[in-house]
Amino acid sequence: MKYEHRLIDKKWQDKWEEAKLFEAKADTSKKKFYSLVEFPYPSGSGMHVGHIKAYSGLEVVSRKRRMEGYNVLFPIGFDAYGLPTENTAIKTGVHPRQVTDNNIKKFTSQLKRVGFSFDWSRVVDTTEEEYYKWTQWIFLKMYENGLVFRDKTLVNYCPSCKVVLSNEDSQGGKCDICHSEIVQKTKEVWYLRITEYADKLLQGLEGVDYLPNVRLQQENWIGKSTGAFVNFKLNVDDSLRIYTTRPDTLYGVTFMVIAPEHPIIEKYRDVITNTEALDAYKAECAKKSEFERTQLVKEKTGVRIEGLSAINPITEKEIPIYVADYVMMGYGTGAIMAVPAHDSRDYDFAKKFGIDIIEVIKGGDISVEAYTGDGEMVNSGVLNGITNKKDAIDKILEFLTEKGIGEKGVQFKMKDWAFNRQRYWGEPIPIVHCPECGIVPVPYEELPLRLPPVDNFQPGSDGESPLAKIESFVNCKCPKCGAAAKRETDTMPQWAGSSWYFLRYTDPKNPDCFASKEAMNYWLPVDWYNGGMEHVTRHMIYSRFWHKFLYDLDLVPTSEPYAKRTAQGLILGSDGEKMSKSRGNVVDPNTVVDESGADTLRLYVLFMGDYEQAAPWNESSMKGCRRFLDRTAALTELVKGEGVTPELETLIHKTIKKVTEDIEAMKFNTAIAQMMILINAIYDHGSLTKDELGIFVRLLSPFAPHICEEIWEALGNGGFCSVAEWPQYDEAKTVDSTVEYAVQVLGKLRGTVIVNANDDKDTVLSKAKAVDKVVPFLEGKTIIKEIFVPNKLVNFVVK
RNA sequence: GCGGGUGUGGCGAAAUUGGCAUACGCAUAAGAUUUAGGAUCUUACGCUGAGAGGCGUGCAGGUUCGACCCCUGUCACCCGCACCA
Repeated sequence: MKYEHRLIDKKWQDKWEEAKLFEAKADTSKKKFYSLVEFPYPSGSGMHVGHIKAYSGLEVVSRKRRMEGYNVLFPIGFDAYGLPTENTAIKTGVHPRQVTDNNIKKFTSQLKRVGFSFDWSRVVDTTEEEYYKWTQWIFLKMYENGLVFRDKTLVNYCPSCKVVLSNEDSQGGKCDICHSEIVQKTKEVWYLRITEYADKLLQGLEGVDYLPNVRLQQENWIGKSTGAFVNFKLNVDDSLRIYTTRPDTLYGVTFMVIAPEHPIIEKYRDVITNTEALDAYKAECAKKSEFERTQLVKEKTGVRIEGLSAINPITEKEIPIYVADYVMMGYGTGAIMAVPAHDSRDYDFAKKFGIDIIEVIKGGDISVEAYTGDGEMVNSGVLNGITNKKDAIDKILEFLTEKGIGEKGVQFKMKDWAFNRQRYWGEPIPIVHCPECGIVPVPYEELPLRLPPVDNFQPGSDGESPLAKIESFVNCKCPKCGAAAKRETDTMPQWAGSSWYFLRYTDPKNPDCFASKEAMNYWLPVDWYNGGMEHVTRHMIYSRFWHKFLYDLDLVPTSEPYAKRTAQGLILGSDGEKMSKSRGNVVDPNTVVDESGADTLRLYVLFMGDYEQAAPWNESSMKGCRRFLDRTAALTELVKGEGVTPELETLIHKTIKKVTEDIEAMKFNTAIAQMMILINAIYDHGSLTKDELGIFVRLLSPFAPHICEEIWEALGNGGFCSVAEWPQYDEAKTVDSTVEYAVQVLGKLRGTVIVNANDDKDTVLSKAKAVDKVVPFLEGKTIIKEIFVPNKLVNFVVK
């Protein structure tokens, strides 16, 4: 047989679809397996081969699971709300709905041409009314439970996209979408109180099987720290509250620092004598971008507050208060106690401003730099003599609590989720602003709150959503009192719809709830979730948060959505750079499918290297995969009555074992290599039986299903190879009857010897000693030690 | 600065976790076949050496009968986070 991909790709894709072969049916008599890949954002440029790699991993696992008899749910959908589509609409004048529909059509056809075994009957599209109705519903539930609030604070703002962004969307001080520099702006926005779940999100990581660096990144992002809150009395009748992780250094506090935006400056304007200088400094800081504020400025800046001072609660000494931008309003209380002797930032600041530096921990040289290590406590009253940091902290906490000065506290780096976007293409936030009643949620029965059609998607110049211009949408009656009221015109961020899509897959058409209890009880949790590392501190955190919220309401059956999480590495362009339209190094899967076939593409993206590692695309390297499939097709001509040799039979069992195990470990490259070894050996031998070829194609079928179906059919087997039984291996038959030992003298390889597998140690040793190439190295020497590693090697230590 | 990772032929990469380094694939070379190109098949393919052998997993040491793997130091690159108190 010849591998004619143009004929067989289409042929089998049609047959699978006709037979509804990959449609999942809840069948409680069977063991379920829910494998999930991150649904794509349907962008205008279509998919590139990176998407194919991202889906191919669990595609292979899912196909293997079906063959192992599992009831598999392997769904796909589209995360279609978001800025790029809206920007395309602005540029081209085509409505986002139209843009989205076109893109989804394009993505669907690309995915189908690769032959993925998705359940196409369960496709979800986050922009469909029947879907976003439930996104809004969950939002209202959160509102009802106090997890939604409005606040006017400093927010991340992208001047180019004209939107407020969450912390997660502005990592590295850059806009996640356009990579522009983020600025800080004071604005009133909607927040989701994700910090309420910070501890649960952290603890939940204990019980799931995430890739170690996925877990670590989430832990770092949540950023839990334990320390203490301490109140410092002021020279007015008030106190300044700080957070510290080092309450043990309290005796070394010689000044305090507050963030430029700290409210205490406004509060005591009449007491402070240098308000002009402070205002000027604050204005200067506000001008600095995040980048300048955090990366460039090594030199500490600040201004002393005149007229306002604090008392160190434990030494009772009066200490000055400074304003400096190395303290952030967004973390802790926006104020710190400064211990220059034992904190390098405070040290730099104290040096520059000529403030006292008092050593309270021995071990360093504070005339040179801050000492941050451990040591004996000195100059520290009740703490003197303690040599252990933990003991010192325990003791001082006890002391602070007793005196009512402070108490133990916990802080997180994670911030609440800024949730509204001043844009059109997103879920409308179901909230009404009533002049009488204030903020009123839209009643559940009025959902979905539909996104109205508009002609102009350009955001307003003052950062208003395009929806603000649609009077028929804005003007409404208050659901509570009936008075004339106005709707919220901002929309939800891109991450809203993807925060619960895996739930909808279990019951995608349900009109009465986001998914039925029965469906979720059967399918959840997601057994295996694969996606990109870039989503670990965004989508993954957000969706775990939503899921845990729903769990607390007893609306979902599991506390964690995903039992296992892995991540694939990028496919780089052939130039070794990240694939991007602007670089022109993008590879379109359709081109590859046209020229070389879907199976070749599938095989190559998994063969090119470690699945978790980035690897550059290499056109000619792919030829090896094509050649392998050509040879696979041609195996049909070697089918003869007689079976293979015992050696080859052992190799078949070894191959079944290795492919079976390697797929589970996502070591697809070595699984494929093993099948190549087997096919090479079969060609050397010159023939095989029908049954043996049947084993081979079943092993290969998760990777290259089209050609395997074709061969399966040609062999006269009934049914589909895609759901045929996964081959079993016999452990006993994976062992060769003879073993080759390496023979070393003094650790150096001198020869090899083939012995019977059941030869005992002494037999092997004496055979090894007789090896021609070994004899000269043993002659005239005394063997003082014989090392014997079963099935591997022998080593003679001689003198 | 903190955290994580990587470093192996001309290239993509393997190595059962301390046991024959370079499996598998690409590229290259020679040969066979072919009118020719292509495709296919065979053989070779770490460096060095005529050979026996010697040397080889970023670099320098160490432990061990034996190290890509463990330890100490060091260099380079990649990815996160970043004045987090």
